[in-house]
Amino acid sequence: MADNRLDKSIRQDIYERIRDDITCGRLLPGERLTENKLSNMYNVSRSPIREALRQLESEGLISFERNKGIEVSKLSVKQMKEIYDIRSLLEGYAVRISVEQLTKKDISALTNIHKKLITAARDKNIQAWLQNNALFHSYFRDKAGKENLCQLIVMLKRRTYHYQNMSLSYDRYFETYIGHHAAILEACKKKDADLAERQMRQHVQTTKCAIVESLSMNRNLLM
Amino acid sequence: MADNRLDKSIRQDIYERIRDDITCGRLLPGERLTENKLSNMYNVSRSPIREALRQLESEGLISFERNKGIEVSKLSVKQMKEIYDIRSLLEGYAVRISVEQLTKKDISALTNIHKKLITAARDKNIQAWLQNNALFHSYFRDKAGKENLCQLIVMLKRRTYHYQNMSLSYDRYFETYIGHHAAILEACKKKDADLAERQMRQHVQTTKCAIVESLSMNRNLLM
DNA sequence: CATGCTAATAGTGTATACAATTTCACTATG
DNA sequence: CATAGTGAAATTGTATACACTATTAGCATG
Repeated sequence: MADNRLDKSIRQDIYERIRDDITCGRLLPGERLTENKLSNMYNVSRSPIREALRQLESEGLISFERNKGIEVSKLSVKQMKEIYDIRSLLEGYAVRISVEQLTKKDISALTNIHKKLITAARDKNIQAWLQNNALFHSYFRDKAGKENLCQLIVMLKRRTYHYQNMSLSYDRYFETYIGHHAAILEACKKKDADLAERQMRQHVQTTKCAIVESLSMNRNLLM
Repeated sequence: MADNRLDKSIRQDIYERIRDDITCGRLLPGERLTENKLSNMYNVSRSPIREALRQLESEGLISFERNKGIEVSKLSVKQMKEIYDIRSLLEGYAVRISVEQLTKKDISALTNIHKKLITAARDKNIQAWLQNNALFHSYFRDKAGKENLCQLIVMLKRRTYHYQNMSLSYDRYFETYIGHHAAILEACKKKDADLAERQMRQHVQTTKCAIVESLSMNRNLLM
């Protein structure tokens, strides 16, 4: 018998598609969404669309205004900073917890990802960077074994994901980030949870600054 | 012209009612909800009900299982601890930020709330305690002026609110909590953000332990 | 009695119809 | 020409009908 989870509900499918369209930048901040348009676009009725939209609203990816409509959420610089500050706290905490869980195998897997990031930075291969950077960060999250913490971090990341991608083209901090990652890895090897937490916090803070800086060139995307 | 926000949508109304029914314990963890029952209960069709339920699901207050149904979320002890740990971080951070914003007026308002808490504890007036305790904590949140931080904390609080209330009847830590609050206030007066953050973290951690302890007497509510 | 089949029931998932509201273009009026 | 008003179109909000799935009770069969 086929796995039931494979034929997911239309609602769930639509939810994921719109969510990914937003995080990947196929739907841009401020863009107006109408239920009919989405309904035609995905060839389903408005019922599952509306339910998916409610979910996306709760997660902050879209904004409703009663009887008016829906738009992809825009973030102000203030909100952006706020979200990164919270991520800094939470990701730092996740690393702190994960440190004791990390085996030598984990460290070597992380080191491997780290090397791929160095290559990606050298080649200015943004796709490879994004992919491995996501892997690097999620490794700690997952190892922490805290489901709710994970969900929160992922949710917050989604809200800034597009902005982060946008800014990366202008970003000259690859080397800095690699330095941070190296420092985090080093702290993990030494099983120094305090240090690892501090380094991760610092890392996310730096990311925040870089993004705010580079987005000032693209003000139209910001609120 | 009447304020438009007054005649909110049915969906929003239902959302708030179910949410409050859960946080206030009129709907208990593990309780099964059917759309028809809710539909009859509130005399509206299933459409707004389902949308409200999606919202509640995103916030973790209820759990869906495809083609099966809905139930009010249960928390395991592990999850409970996890949520309190996150709250400890976030509320500590909120206090840290708010410290510089607090005027003398704010301090005196907080002191006033603090006094009411002392009275409530002396009289074993749980209602008064809950109310003023909520005021005390929200004061810092609000003063921090971070919208997203606020929302997160409130969301996390809702998920544990009922358990916290349950446990309070068995709780003998009023005096301890009052001591914590006093310490937090003291740190705020001294404008010592670091200290205030540490105290608040400690306070939430203590709450966590008290709740886990007292709920072990009511295992049936836990997962 | 145990087991497996079947039909009925209840509940969720989706589509559609209708109601209410907003928006916007067009017209009438000063 | 500016502006208020009016009505049609577009869009969201809600109700209802239908489809699909899961559960359960009852019956037949071994």
